[in-house]
Amino acid sequence: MICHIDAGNGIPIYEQIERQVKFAVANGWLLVGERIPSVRDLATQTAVNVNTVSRAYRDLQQQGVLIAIRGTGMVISGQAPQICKQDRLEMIRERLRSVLQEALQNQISVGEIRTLVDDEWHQLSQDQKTDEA
Amino acid sequence: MICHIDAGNGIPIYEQIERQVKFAVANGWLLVGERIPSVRDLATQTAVNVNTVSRAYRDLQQQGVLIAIRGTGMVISGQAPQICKQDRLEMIRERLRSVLQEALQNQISVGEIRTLVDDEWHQLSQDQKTDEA
Amino acid sequence: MICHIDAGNGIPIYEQIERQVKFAVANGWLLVGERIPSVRDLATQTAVNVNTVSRAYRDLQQQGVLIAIRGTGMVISGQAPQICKQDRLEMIRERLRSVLQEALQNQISVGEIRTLVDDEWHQLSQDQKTDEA
Amino acid sequence: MICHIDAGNGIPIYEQIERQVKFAVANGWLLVGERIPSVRDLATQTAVNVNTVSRAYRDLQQQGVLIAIRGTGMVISGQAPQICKQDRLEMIRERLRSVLQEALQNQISVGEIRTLVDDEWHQLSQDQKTDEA
DNA sequence: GTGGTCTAGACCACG
DNA sequence: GTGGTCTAGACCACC
Repeated sequence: MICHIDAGNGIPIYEQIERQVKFAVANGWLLVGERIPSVRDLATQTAVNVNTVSRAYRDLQQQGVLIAIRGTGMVISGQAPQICKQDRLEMIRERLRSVLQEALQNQISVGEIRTLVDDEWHQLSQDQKTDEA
Repeated sequence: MICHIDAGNGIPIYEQIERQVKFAVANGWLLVGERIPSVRDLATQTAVNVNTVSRAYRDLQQQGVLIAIRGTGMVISGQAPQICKQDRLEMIRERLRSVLQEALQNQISVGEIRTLVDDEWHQLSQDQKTDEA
Repeated sequence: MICHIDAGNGIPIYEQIERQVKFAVANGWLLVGERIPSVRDLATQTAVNVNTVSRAYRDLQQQGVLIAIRGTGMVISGQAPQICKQDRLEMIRERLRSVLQEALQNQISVGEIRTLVDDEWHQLSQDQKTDEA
Repeated sequence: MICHIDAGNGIPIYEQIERQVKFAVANGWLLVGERIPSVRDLATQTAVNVNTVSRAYRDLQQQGVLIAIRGTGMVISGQAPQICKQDRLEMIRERLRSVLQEALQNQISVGEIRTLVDDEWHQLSQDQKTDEA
């Protein structure tokens, strides 16, 4: 599993990890019963502290997405896909709503928003392709 | 000036205040030379701590949007409209980009995003009308 | 609020704190809306690390027992008494069941258990009085 | 010998095994000189890792309960009955005391405890009969 | 002052 | 090797 951490986007690191694991499950990149990287591995890979990864995993465990097996590691739970698929758009929707709310309250038009979305989407798509190349 | 505070959307309260003042200037709701509410009044009105409002005003002063006039309070500076109009879409754009980036990385399609935007925009518009009524 | 930590009884420190807060609420020692000690104060008082107390408080917040007020502290939630009273005997019952199960499986008689309970209860009561004196 | 493992009751698995061997000796279910199941057999039967069983046996050997005989396996030592009978009630007593201590500190009455004990004992007895049937 | 996040590093229990 | 707990100490945002 690949995990991108963006320090300074306002979202705590542990929450970024939680969201990305959930997206990965929702998109079928992580399957039921599959092991996820050990806390130490993911910490190394993302250059984040072990405890931070550990907290993310613990939260996911409480949410029923992960199951810890003593001395073995953590695996995706059976109910994880259901939970994560439900959350897939919701996670984005909530953040989006907050932005749109501010826009609407401050006299930005829906047309301006649509333009911003398409512009930014286009540019981010380009960036992504550049990164991959 | 009406100020909406949304605790728990991740943006610090003082920054929410700053943004709303800027939007108000950009939209012509606050004019050059006009007094803005006193720290104490805005704090009462928004149920926010005085220090928090104070910090927002201080930041705006540093950015050149507000000017303190002894014995009068703080007024909108002459350069404020220019600054704020430049920032009007940029403030939204930055937040939007962060959300879209997460969406793109996690296999959300542009179609899903457009649907979310239109759905949420529609619903927020309804809510706003309800609030006004 | 007084909090006794017993390192080495098998229960993690953060969980001991959570349980004692819940008991305190259930017994009416902590009232709805009342502030609980700050993480730093309780940490000092119990000679436990700040982060450990912090984790306990965070867990209690997730369970709906505590509410954090930014920059002010944490208070007992309105639903806390209900939650905690439900848990009051359950917390003891679960631990007790585990012990009794072992006893039953290993041919300890209910009479022996009753004797043990009364003996130990008597002795602990004495100890407690001695502590208070 | 039948061995019940309850993961998640807080007691390490290796210790649960040790305790059950001791109880079995104290109750005369295992006699002096009798072979106990091989590490591999017990591990299979209880669905526990071989190393975990191995550690339990090693501990029991250090305590003088088991003796390794080359080419034969491990057998109950001559002093085992004495050791284990001494410990029979003590092992339960210690766990019980910890629970009662928490109860007493938190204003649970001895009456509530007695009721809990009788309730749980009754229910566990029923469960045990059901299991046997 | 408050809680929240993060890092670094230690020890333990389990496999 | 795995996850879990705990400590110590730092910085931040908010009141």
